[in-house]
Amino acid sequence: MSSVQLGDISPIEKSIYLNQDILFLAQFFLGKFLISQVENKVCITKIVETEAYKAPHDKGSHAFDNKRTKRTEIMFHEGGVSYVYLCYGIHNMLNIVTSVQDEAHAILIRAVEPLTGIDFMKSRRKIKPIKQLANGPGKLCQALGITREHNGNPYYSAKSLIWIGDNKTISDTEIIKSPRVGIAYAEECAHWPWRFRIKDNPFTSPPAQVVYKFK
DNA sequence: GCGACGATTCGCT
DNA sequence: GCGAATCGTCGCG
Repeated sequence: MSSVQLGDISPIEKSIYLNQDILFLAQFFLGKFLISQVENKVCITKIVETEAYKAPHDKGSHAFDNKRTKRTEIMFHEGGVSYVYLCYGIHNMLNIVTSVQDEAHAILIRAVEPLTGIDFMKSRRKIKPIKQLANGPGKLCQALGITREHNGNPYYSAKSLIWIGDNKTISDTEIIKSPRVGIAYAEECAHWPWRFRIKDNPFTSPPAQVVYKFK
């Protein structure tokens, strides 16, 4: 059985989230624990894939050009809270807001590896194969019961419904860097290698490669 | 008020 | 590989 236990995990402290280097943080969070306690169902997972979204200059970011709207407002919050939004009217997407107040940096969690609470995740997803439970941004939210109601959730407290626990850092040589997924509209920004995956981890999301045509 | 669209997923051809 | 699902958000006026 799984050797991971909730009592052995400590939250990553708030100060880490204030780091203004989002490319560092997006890689730092690889391998860390993402814990959901939604509906009193404890699920422990490991983050295996992330993407960085860095306003104001990133055309792929919802907060491009520091656009402040009701939806993006949480991205301007001080780092350490969640940004959850609905995509295509169906799927919730989970982000980690980072950096200092008024600097809208967000890290999209694209895939996690299920460790405990797997039966809860199977039940929410209505599928059996463990590899497909959370290998995509919409899938992991469904598996962990995460919705827009959890927007603004603090990650640095073990009392939160969703929080992030410390674990050993993945070395640079074990990280695959490639262009981000689903943002062809972002023009030159679409090519930036801001998608990060743990090498050889079977729980990362498709597509294996993203190819954007030049305009 | 209205229309267009999306940081995706799934099922079917 | 392709298209539908499905609805909150945003820009326009």
